[in-house]
Amino acid sequence: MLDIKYIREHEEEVQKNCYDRSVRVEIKDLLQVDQGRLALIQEVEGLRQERNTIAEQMKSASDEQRPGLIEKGKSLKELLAVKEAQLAEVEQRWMERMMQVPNLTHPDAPFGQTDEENKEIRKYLDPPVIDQPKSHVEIGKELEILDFERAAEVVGNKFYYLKGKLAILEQALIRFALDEAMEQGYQPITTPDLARDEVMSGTGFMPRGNESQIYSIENQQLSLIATAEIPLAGYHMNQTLTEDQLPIRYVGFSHCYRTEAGAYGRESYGLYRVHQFSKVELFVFAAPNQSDAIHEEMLRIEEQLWQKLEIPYRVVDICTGDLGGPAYRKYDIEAWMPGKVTDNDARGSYGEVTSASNCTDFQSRRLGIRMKQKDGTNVYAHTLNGTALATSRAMIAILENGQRPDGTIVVPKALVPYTGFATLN
RNA sequence: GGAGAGGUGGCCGAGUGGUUUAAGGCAACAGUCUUGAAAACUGUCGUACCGGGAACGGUACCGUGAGUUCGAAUCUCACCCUCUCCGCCA
Repeated sequence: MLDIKYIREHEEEVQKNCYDRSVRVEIKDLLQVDQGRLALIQEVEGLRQERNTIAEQMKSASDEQRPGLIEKGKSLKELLAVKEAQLAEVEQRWMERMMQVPNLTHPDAPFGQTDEENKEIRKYLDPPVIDQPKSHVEIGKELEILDFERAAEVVGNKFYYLKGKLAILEQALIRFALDEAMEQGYQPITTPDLARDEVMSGTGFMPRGNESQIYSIENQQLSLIATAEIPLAGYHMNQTLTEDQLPIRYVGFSHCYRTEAGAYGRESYGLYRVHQFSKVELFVFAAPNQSDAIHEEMLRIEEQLWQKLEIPYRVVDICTGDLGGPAYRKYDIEAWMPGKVTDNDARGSYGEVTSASNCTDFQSRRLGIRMKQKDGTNVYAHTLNGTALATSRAMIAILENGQRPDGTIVVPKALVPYTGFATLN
């Protein structure tokens, strides 16, 4: 959520930012609601002041004065109830609009409408030449290490069983990513896989409603998390951190659950888009002047991971129109996936495997994550999140890039100490 | 899941309807004293929002939400959480 004062004082800039980010919100309309809200606040507070004055007078009132004061108090109460109801209604409309306004945008973020206009920053390694590459689904079936059919029987579409060496490979990936992040000063933390709906929405996810990507629990205000970002952001909610505590770096592990409603076709093939996966996530609470540097640090850690996995990738600077609501700036890493089908039905293309976002104070304002500065004043802390490693997509890249003509798969050297084997066969 | 107890400021803790602008203490910060430190003394010491150029004034917040009342930290209800005991259980 943005600061309403900032919106009031920079109406044009905020409106333009919404256009740039392909978000249709009328700031003029928001500010109109805001004005009505301010007027009502003043009215309600004035009535409350009167009420308090009368209550104060009652303390020392004589028996003759009391009935008159009580009458006055009663009528005030009725009027106040009406005004408070109006205010509550306006507050709700106000909040709905506030929630639609996206974060401001980093001045260096590339301008564009769709993901086509994301800017490639750099590439690592050339894609390997593989004769008749198989997809991870085909590989998984042949080696009997990945089973979608039985999962469909047990839970449904877009779930999977990992078997044998692939089950071990997943555990190896998790520990590998944790170790790499810990090496960079990140504190390991395993989070709950569920969170309260208010934490979901505070972090910028919609837990309920038609277009929700979140599984919610019936009869409880709880949902399955879509990413560890949610419980990690919540870890310091409603707290005031001190400036010298920051930055606080976490590397979290959790399962992630997504309904993926309406997502079908090529971009959903196999493990690429599933209802449940495991993810090691970087999350940092930072002072405002630290967040840009931390953002770069996160990207560097992510790149190192993929370099050690020896997977070709490219780094993409996400354009304005493709940034989500909370992100001020976002870098994705797209790994080469030899079996991934392209637009013209050929095989081999890049697929998103990580995403690092600087959310500045957009999440912390809703979640009440403050920082006490040296001078004693409070500001909102900045939050950043980045994928260290999502196991499902990492396994796609490893299976497809590691395939050899004889049908076996080479495990990246960096993982062998964790797996205990060098090939999948 | 059942029974009981409880949730008050950074921390401890008083407070069962209006003398509470949330007592008192601890911690923290500033000052006095001191060669320095400690002690002692004095002072400061929550957050958010509204109005105002500012000084300042106002409103809300005692787990959360609703209610009773002229008036609620205090009474009622629901929920959340913590502790003790019981049950179940990896």
